[in-house]
Amino acid sequence: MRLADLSRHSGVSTATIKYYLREGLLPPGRQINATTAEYDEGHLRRLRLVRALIQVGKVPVATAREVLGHVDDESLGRTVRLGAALWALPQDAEPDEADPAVTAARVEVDRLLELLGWETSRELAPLSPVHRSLVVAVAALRRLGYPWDAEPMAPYSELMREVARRDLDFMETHASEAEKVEMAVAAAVLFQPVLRALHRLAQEEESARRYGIE
Amino acid sequence: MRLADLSRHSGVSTATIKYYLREGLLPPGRQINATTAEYDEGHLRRLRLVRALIQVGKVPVATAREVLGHVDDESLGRTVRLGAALWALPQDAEPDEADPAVTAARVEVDRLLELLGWETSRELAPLSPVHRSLVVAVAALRRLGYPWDAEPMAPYSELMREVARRDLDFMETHASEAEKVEMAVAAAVLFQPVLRALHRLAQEEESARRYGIE
DNA sequence: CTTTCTCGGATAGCGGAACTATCCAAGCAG
DNA sequence: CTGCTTGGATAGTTCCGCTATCCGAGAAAG
Repeated sequence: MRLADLSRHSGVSTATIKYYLREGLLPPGRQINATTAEYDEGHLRRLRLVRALIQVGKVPVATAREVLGHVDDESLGRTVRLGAALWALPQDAEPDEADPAVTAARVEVDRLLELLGWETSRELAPLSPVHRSLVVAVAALRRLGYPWDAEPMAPYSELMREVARRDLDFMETHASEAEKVEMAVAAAVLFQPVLRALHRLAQEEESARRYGIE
Repeated sequence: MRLADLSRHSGVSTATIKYYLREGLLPPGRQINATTAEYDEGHLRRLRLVRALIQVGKVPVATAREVLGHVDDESLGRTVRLGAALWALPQDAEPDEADPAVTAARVEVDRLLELLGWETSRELAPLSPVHRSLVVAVAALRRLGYPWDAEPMAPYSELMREVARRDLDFMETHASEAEKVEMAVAAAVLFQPVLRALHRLAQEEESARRYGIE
């Protein structure tokens, strides 16, 4: 499969594929001679993942490179590899520690984790990018004057935990060992829009039931 | 309160505030004379909402303008206004109808809605931007080779419905009538990162429990 | 009253991100 | 041999969210 074929099968322009090659999102093809390189199914699959990350997941190219680097790092065990890949994902705004809303938010988030008994998250809390994202979001809500206390959030968290259990069950039953890390990344990134859409649809549905369509 | 004061209270530079005024995200202040304009608490509140939408919610400026336009449209009743505002939010990629994965995804999504008995969503389905986002996301997953059938998604959807119920309960108990529309927008946009972060934290927690930290 | 400072509006420019268009020399196909 | 295609390099384009600069009108200080 040559570059043009890769382009035809994926629907991505050759110029863009070249860009991804340059950026290291796609491993180079097997060089046959000075003007021809051979690509395989693996390249096609990776290309589709890249597109999904960037277009559906809105992941910046630099972040995608980092994530894929972890996915490919065969020197690591599965759990660590998965953790590293997910760890690299978020890339949200950094919390401004000088802002009192941020400090307050951090306290409240920690209280929530204690309430839930999520020991792992509490231990890793200060380091985890996900934890930081949560703090930033909570701080934004509070700055806007919306209350956000640990107690009312506990049931939300339990619901998301239920969702996470299903994610992992799904992963275990469907993915081959080799694909699990890739699948986890796809789940984290591509399931997000699905969940968000379901959430909004549920809001519309529930709102229509309660108040009518008018 | 003059522009400089608005800047000081919000932490947003005067240049950026001017930009928002130009873009119609912020209503102009009351003009005192040719060189001075007076702003009030409402402006400060709106400015914080704008910042939250753009920085935390990553909403494009043009979309934010549209959403806020609906929020401010006093000619509409609350339900309609809320619907219009939320309707304007997403702005995801358009589905490519020529793609067979998109067609298949649409069928599967409709089947899910039927399974759940979400009649409202089914009726509005072809029009709703949220529905389209869901189709796009599902199509991306399937193109990557991940199975996505209506049946296993039903429990996820029920969970999100439970989340939506809590959203609306929360909105009813906490917000004054005037703030409800604004709060709904904030909830849709700012709760998203919170939910996402909780989801990821739950994944980390659950994964650590099942497989250990290694 | 004059001088200096500050205000707000207009305009042009900047920097990053994701592509995209052009050029080029090497090869392969007829 | 000739003309078309290939993959790599490089520079350019577009969009977006600001940001820096200029300007004339007024407020503030002496």
